[in-house]
Amino acid sequence: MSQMLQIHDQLREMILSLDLGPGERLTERWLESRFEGSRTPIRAALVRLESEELVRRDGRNWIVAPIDLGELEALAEFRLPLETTAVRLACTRASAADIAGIEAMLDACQAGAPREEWHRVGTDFHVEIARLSGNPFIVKAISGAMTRLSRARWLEVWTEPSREQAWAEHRRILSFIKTNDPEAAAREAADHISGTRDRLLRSLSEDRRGLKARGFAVVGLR
Amino acid sequence: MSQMLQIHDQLREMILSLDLGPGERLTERWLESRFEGSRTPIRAALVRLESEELVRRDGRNWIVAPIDLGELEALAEFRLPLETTAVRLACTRASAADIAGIEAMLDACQAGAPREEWHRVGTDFHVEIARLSGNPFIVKAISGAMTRLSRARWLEVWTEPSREQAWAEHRRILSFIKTNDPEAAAREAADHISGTRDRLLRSLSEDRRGLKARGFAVVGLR
DNA sequence: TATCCCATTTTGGTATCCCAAACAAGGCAA
DNA sequence: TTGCCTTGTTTGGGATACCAAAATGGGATA
Repeated sequence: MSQMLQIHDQLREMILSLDLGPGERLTERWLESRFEGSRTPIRAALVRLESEELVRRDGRNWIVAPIDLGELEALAEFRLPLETTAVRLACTRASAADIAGIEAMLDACQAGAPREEWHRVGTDFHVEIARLSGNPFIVKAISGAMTRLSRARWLEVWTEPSREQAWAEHRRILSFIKTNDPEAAAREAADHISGTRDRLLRSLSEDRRGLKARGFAVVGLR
Repeated sequence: MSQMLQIHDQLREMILSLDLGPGERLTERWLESRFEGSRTPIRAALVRLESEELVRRDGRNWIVAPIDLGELEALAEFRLPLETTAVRLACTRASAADIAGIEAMLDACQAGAPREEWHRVGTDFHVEIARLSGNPFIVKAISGAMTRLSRARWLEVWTEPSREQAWAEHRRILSFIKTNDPEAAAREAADHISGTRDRLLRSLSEDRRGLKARGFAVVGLR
């Protein structure tokens, strides 16, 4: 694999894991020493990450994309029609094996699992559901949206009951697809998206002071 | 403006105008002489275009993305929920001035206008409608989808009545937004997307032989 | 004539070099 | 002390140099 792709993946992971703080400045020279490669592959990786909007330009400089709480609502508004469409399509197109695969994914995430695992599965669930639609554009759009949500979701203060609720909703969506009830699945998906949006917004706006204290650039949400 | 952006825009235009044929190989050295720049900005532009999927890798090489007739249906399936959502939102969010702007755009495209103009406005209309939704994610998704459709739409054999019909539909969508009738606007938008999809598929699959004769890589649509 | 093999060329990937613009620090004058 | 200008440093943008892998082509051989 080319160095550019390696650097891209590592940098991406560092950003999503908040190892690099939102808003933090990235200089090509620092990355050069950090990854022990020359600027050429580093710059290519940055250009790539820029198109994923994980990295952004601030004047002439590179910065890690800040977390924009203001876009959380727009993101939910965007996901809603797409995911309801996805689950409807999934009802007609998903095979039993496909569904079983996602069930297994949810099952694998038990109470004792580390937080990273819960976070990852909670994101992947939506992408995998989108995949059941068989429409690559829907998959890509949802995948991008979940990536954009990823860091905010990680910062959310999870309570046990809210986590339980989200999981129950995931299971219900899947079971409606399994029993081939597109409208119920769509309704459930819509409720889930609205519900998680509300929980996320509440949690983050309450904790906003704490986020700033940790040095994260968090913008939006007047 | 940086050389990289200039090259990106020019190359983008050459691809979308079919000046560079779908499937055509691009070597960095050829681009180097074509744009009289070094490989550094050229590679950056290529990486950027790759993320827009206008350019793609074929093994180690760069090629202009082929036109995939098979994705036209998926694209319509993707646009449908997004654009119906967009027009519904537009009803509550668009100002009279916004709507007048789009009307002016349609008016500017009279019978004598060159084909490029019709093509451009026919694409931009959908993006501008999306913009009325006020949701940047919807705008970006629609914009990307229309870009992906652009070359296929250019190759479509337009008949006078089909063009007229498309224009009438655009006007109807807009007027329903203007009179604040979200459901009618959504229905109209859905019909429009399905209708143009059908026309496009019919036209291109009939003319497929002709496309290949022109040396374009056209894949999909079994 | 068809096929295989090796020399040559071409290609993309990477490292390095140079430059102009942006930035920061320090000193000078009011 | 404050504001401004100078100057040295750092940065990203671009050009060039080098390399290994892949492609190409031509000639020897069967």
